Amino acid sequence: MSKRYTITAALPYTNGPIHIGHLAGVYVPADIYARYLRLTGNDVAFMCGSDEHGVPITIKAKKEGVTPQDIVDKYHAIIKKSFEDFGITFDNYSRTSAKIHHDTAQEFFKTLYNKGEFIEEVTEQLYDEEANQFLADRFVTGTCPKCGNEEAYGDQCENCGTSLNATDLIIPKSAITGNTPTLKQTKHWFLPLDKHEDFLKEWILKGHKKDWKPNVYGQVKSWIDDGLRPRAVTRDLDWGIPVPVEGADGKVLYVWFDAPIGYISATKEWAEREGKDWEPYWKDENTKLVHFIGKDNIVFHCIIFPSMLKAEGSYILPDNVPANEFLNLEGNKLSTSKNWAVWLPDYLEDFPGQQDVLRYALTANAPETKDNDFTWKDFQARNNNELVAIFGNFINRVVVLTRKYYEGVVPEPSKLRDIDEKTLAALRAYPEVISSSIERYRFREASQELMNLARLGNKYLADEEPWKVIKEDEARTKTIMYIALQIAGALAILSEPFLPFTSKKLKEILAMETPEMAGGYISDRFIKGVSWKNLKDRISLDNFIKPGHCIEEPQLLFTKIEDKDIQAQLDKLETSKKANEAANKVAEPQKEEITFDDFTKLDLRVGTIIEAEKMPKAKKLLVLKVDTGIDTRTIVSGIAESFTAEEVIGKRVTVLVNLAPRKLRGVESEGMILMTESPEGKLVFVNPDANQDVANGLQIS
RNA sequence: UGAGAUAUAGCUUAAUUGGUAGAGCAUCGCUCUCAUAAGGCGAAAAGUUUAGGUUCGAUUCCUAAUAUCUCAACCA
Repeated sequence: MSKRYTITAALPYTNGPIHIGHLAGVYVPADIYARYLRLTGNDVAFMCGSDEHGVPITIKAKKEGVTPQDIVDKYHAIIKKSFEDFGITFDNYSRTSAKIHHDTAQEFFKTLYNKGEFIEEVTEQLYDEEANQFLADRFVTGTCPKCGNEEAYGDQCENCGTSLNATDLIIPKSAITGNTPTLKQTKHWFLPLDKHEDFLKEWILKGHKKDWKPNVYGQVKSWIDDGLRPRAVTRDLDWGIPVPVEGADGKVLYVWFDAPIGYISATKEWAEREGKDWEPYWKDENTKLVHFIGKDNIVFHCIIFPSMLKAEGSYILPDNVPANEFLNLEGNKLSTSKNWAVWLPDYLEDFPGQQDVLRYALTANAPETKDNDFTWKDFQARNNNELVAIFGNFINRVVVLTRKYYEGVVPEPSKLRDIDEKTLAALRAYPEVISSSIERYRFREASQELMNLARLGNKYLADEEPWKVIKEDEARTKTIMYIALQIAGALAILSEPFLPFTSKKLKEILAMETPEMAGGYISDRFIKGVSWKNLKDRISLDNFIKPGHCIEEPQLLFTKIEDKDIQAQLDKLETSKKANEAANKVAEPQKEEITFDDFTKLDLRVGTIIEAEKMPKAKKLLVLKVDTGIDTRTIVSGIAESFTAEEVIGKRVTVLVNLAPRKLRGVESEGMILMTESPEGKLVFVNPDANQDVANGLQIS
């Protein structure tokens, strides 16, 4: 039965290109889903676009000395091209700087405003006079009122872990100019999420207990149980969508408010272009709305955006939000700043025409229920052992034999044996099996079922041995080859959502029509009108790869990836990471001049760590006992992310001994150990030259 | 710090409402020769992170602990 679907994929933020993590977590699964639904005859609107507002873009622009518009233009183009290159079939890829989006978002805001869905509040915020702007919490540092740490951020003190407001900080400083900010009144609008709490409980906690993924459901439940509070929907900023009401000069919509509305504006833009009506895709109860996102976006898509849609009143709500977890790369988190990533444009340069290999490797190893690791070795294995050896090889065997025995003409089968019936029965079940996995958002399982179909083909050939039978029973050989060809044909159809480029190639080999031919004149030599839905019946009726149909020359669908290609990728990761670190390493300017007297105030001693243990429930802290020569004292040090307690024992260190004692997590720390940092961000002890015999307690001057 | 998710063969993972833990890769045998030195068959390999509890019976439910990740805190 045909149904209307609106599918959205998280809007990529335009402050960089996209990498395999984005692809694996969001865009490939979303594309598989969208393609599958189209193939099964549904009405699909698959929407995405660039998310181009928000503070980080203005920061990046400032850093590079260009305008925010320059930044978003650059990355919008790169990202859009990557999606096209990888066969992500958005019906529209828009951008939030588009006029239609500004209009849509403003209109949305105004509707809520007029309905009285917002709360207005005037608060005092820190303001940087020189930069002429209000400061986001992140851009204020100062002294923590709890523990006295002088480097606390406006949102949290990294030292004691307390959550803060920027205005709580003692001696606040602007991270932009270094000036002391002033307090200034500002008015903002808030969406009272608490007002929608009952509805959210009913809709999600009761209504979607069974069909939403546990991580999504759990996250939402925890938020709701915690009690929802009003969220600001506007900001003081000059980059974004102006707040469309009186007295809101210099204010824009908060980026998370405008971004999800981007799905709606993208749909409008598309509908206009295609001459359709956009409204059914967002307002008809029979439309199924599905958001594909990463796990970091759960709250916005499950609580905030639905609350907005509900408050507006005329919109439908998502049927499911199948958020994925994250993908790691070779054991480490993907990181743009450390350049620890596989960027899509780079991949295509090194593996031209091999989009499907990456799509497949990412699907087969997708982080559906937990974070997963992408390794090049696994990538190679997926290609060589599965795509080449099982899928590609099966197709090649069938096509080569058909050309060899019958000059490419599909032979006429005779009476079927038991094994033929069984094989055909198994074959006919596959569309259903794969559908079931896809509809439950289990894409890695679905991709493995596809591979199992190719295995079925290989086994059938191995069992029936047409290359032997041809010597004694030509009729039987024809039957065998006919059945093998049905399997090859089914692979061409069923692989399309996962391996669209391969599917097209395979259809060309088998002389089947491809989606690209749609609309034009199609010669009778092509097989036509096969769909995911009618495949089963056409096989049953001998109306699929029919006897007498002529197939093309064989060509290889996949090629082996050699060890050296994989090594090259590993080396590349390592070098680009290093290069990036070097480039990012900017020496801090020299601090204010001090007198010799200032220096002599510091009492630095050589010491040895004699005991160490991990501070319970703290990520960074080790509790150390240090022999300073004058005494043995306890020092709490934030080095646990770089060292284990064991490896630190016996280390020679430099200790600042006359630092005023301070309690960290209830343990009195009497002094400080001098550290510096390696390029990888790992801490390094500043200690006496290991070759010299230096006694503990010696002063350093 | 508070909350959520995850933990199953060497690796990646599956297991309807509790009922003999099922695959793939890698490994090791056997085997075919149409095919990209590919295919097929078979074997070995886990008793489910740890400690308790409920139950006739627990991977599954409960409690606690540990580890990893995420959110709260503008990177899929």
